[in-house]
Amino acid sequence: MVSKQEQRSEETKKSILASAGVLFSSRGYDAVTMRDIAKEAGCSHTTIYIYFKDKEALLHQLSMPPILQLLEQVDTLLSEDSPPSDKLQAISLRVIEFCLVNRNMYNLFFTVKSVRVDEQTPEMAINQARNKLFGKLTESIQAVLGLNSQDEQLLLYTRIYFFNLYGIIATYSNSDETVEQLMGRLQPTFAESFEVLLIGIRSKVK
Amino acid sequence: MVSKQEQRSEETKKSILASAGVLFSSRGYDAVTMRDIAKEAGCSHTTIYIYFKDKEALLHQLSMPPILQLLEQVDTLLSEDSPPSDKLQAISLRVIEFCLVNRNMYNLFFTVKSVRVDEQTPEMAINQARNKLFGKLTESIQAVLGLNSQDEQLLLYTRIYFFNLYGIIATYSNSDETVEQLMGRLQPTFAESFEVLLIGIRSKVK
Amino acid sequence: MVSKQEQRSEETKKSILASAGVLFSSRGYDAVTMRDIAKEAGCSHTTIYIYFKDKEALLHQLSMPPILQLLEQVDTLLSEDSPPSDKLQAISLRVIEFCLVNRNMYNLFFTVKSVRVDEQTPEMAINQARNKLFGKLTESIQAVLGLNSQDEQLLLYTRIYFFNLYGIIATYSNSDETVEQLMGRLQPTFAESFEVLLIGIRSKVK
Amino acid sequence: MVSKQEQRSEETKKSILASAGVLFSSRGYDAVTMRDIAKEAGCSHTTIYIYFKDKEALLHQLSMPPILQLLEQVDTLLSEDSPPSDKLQAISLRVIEFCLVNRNMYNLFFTVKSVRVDEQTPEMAINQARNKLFGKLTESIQAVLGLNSQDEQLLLYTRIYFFNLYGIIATYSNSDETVEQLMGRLQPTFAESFEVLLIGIRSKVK
DNA sequence: TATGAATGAGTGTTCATTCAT
DNA sequence: GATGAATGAACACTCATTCAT
Repeated sequence: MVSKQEQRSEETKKSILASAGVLFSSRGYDAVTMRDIAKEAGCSHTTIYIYFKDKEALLHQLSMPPILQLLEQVDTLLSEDSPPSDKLQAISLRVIEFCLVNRNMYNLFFTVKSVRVDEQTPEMAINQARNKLFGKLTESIQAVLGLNSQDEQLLLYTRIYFFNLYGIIATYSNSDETVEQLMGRLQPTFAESFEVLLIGIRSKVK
Repeated sequence: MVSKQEQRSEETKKSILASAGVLFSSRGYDAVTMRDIAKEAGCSHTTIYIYFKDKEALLHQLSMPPILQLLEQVDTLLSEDSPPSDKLQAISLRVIEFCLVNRNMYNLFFTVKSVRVDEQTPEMAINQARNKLFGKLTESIQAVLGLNSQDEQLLLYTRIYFFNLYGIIATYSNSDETVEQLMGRLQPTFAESFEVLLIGIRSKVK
Repeated sequence: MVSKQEQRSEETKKSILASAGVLFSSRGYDAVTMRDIAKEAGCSHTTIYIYFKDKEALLHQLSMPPILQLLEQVDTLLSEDSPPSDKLQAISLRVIEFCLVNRNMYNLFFTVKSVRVDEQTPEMAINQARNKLFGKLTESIQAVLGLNSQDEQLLLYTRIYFFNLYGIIATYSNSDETVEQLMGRLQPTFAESFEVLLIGIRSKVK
Repeated sequence: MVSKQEQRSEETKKSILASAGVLFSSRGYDAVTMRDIAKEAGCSHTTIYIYFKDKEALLHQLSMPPILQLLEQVDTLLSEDSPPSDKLQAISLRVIEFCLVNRNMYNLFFTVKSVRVDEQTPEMAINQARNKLFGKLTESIQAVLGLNSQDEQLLLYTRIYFFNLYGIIATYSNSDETVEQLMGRLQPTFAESFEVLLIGIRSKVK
């Protein structure tokens, strides 16, 4: 059983994390101050330092859990018993949804940025997760195209596939609509984009 | 006739603008200080305020000329006597190059960002320019696909075309390579991406 | 009879005091935080406030026991049946050792520092102890020189003797060596300094 | 001719330096804040950063000029045509006066403290100056005692001489009296301390 | 008795901006 | 027109201390 204190503490921490998430997403990491986060979370800015080492720690704690969850979901989708192209489609949509839910935070995942050599642990973790995600997507594309993993064409068309994916995310990451609205309205568009792209690619691969 | 003073004055202003452009592009808007710009421009940081209301004004004045130049170049390309698909390809590559040259400044073009109600003029101007650019690209795509401008399919595939375009830009806008290096290395990749995409789209449009 | 609770309580207090002593001595008063002390003492930092009004109170409580112990030892040395000059030598070396063991804490003994008018008790106590120590040393010097306690020369040469003593302490109070190392290495030097000084003084006194 | 602006600027800088000097001396470097200095100097705390890189720079600018001046004066005294013992006496008194004028700042000269390896320039400069001073004093003592520079006795008695010197400085560096008052009142005492010490030492050296 | 939670005051430092010249 | 001087607001972060439990 958890005491009332522990409960309150947990609430405060969650509130800080949630506030930081909202603010980082809407205004960007640099533009958000610790006091902004505190005000949003309804506590003193010093309280944040009780739960998080510094501003950067906040950012990382904020980004690891969702990305790990995403990886798990991708794994689940990959292990399903369905045509490779269906899997790729599902994974792609899932990645899009994930990035839109985490809005501008996705920059954290997809840009290398500030990888300090001396204290590598947190960035390394994200780097690893990101590389894993890329690997899984590549794997899925490979299965769809029926290419050998050494084939130069695989790299080329994976890149191009990523352009489409990243373009979708970048286009709508600044939207004011909710993710539900966006996905509801545009999922067919996204699906179509992958479909036509794969048609084009297949015409080249063979 | 312009006096010598006016001439010197104009030179200073241009120097400030040029310096700000270089610095904003290479280090990002936030990371550049007014003193940095002044040092680069060879004047005092207070001098900047004679010509520009504040730092943001600098950014806006800075973004109009290149975007206008881009529009002009796109117009030139459009008016050339060559196959529509060649034109679209050329325009697309030109837009990519433009966005990479202006790096993180391109956010200014493609995101709405901080539209203050009281003094809308500069944002409006950029909005107009951007809309024009989108219009021209759409027009070019329309010509390639041979679609009616009212056709729902036009909107759909233009959107998808933009995904690819925007994805390329977003992918490489944080790169440390020079634009020359990037374009030299990846232009074939970019071209291939547009080609396969159009193949796929055409197979649907008929 | 003391209850178990009282016993535990006393232990905690002693632990805090001991930890603070170690830390103040090794890192200096200002550089040590209440949390540092608490961690070292194995309790919460708030617990410290149960036993001590504030950080400064800790410092004062910390300085009394050793200085009282020193006074006692000096008394023992004084009461021994040996030549006065041997006694003075022994006392001097003991004082040096004491000051080096308590390192930068010795400032507390030898400087007046922040005597608040409202709550004078702790400073008063230290003042008294210090004055007693000075008195005993003067007494010992007097015995060595065979001077009358009213003699002006006594004050003069006592002062000079203190210069030497204080100079030794000040010189080595910032050293990184342990007290054992320092005393082992330099005790002959210290002894020689007192010896030549007394030779010089005696040549003047008669 | 200097403009009014330059004059004001110079005044501000001097005022900051003077205020920092007073405060560092009376309360110690760490206990003084940039805002304290600014208030004392009658300017904003940010103004300090116009003239000095950071707090440490202030400290070093504050300490170099006087120590260089001291070195010069010691050189002058050394080059005079008078008995070695008179020179040593004069130099010793000069060093005492210097340290009392610069009160607790002398800690900066005489303690090694915080010599960072990476950015050595400022500390190095002070280190050099201090070593020069020590060298000159040793040289002077050597001349008085007529010892060979390799003689072990020279090191021993130089050390002891320094104890006396440093003891005097440490004793009066916290005094509230002005330097004039102190020197006027105690110069005979200081002179006597050196005299008896040298008598004692000479009796050993030969 | 003891503690985790929380905070206000304060640290050095930076920066866009204003003002007097 | 141009600039050096100056500043207030803000930044991330720390710490001694208080409060509710």
